[in-house]
Amino acid sequence: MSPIDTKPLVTLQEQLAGLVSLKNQLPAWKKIRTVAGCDVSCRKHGKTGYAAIVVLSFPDLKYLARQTAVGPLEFPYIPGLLSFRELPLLLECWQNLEEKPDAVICDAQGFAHPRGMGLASHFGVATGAVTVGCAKTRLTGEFEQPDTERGSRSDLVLNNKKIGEVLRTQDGIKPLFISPGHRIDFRHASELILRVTSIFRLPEPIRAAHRLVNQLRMEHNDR
DNA sequence: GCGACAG
DNA sequence: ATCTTGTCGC
Repeated sequence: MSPIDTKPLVTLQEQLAGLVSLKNQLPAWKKIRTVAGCDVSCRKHGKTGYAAIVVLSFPDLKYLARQTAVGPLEFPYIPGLLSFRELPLLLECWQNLEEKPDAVICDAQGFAHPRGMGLASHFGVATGAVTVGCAKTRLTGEFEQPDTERGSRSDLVLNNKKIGEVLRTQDGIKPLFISPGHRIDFRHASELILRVTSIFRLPEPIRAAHRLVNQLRMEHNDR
């Protein structure tokens, strides 16, 4: 087992972080037509990854298009280096999408990362898309529990700097960790998540992508 | 050295 | 993330 030299990857992340834009470039709400969700799944000890990007209409959230990719996950899961594991398959999905969505929501952190380079940000810089990081649990940063009502939020802070928001998407349920991926600001990132979340904890685009990758994995026959 | 640690 | 059974609460 040759251990992985993470040093150059960390350096690369630090350089890529300089390319991230936190200025909002999301179209006006009335002009947004599509929002996509992406996800990757794999078997417990398998190297095969199943990725998908699902595009939904906005604001009605109806299925419009999808693209999938299946292939080996060459890189292991290392906290802080998730994009090196999942990005390749997601980029394959992205390039095969005929019509690029107005925004992409990733099932991971964006700016809320030790070096401001979570998967959502890396995906954004690599594609030029407007992206948002939407994680179910915290990677880094400190926060106070937001109020119990849907829409309540609190700041996620790292080294006295805001890196994201802890957002309650339904009354009384565990909040999500939202952060800009690329070309969007904190306020619009959380607002977009709320607008594409119906009656469940997770945004519909993420749910759609999650269902698809799991279906893909179950239909696949190897391990 | 110890604890934390997206998916 | 995945695996995995029952179980607690509304």
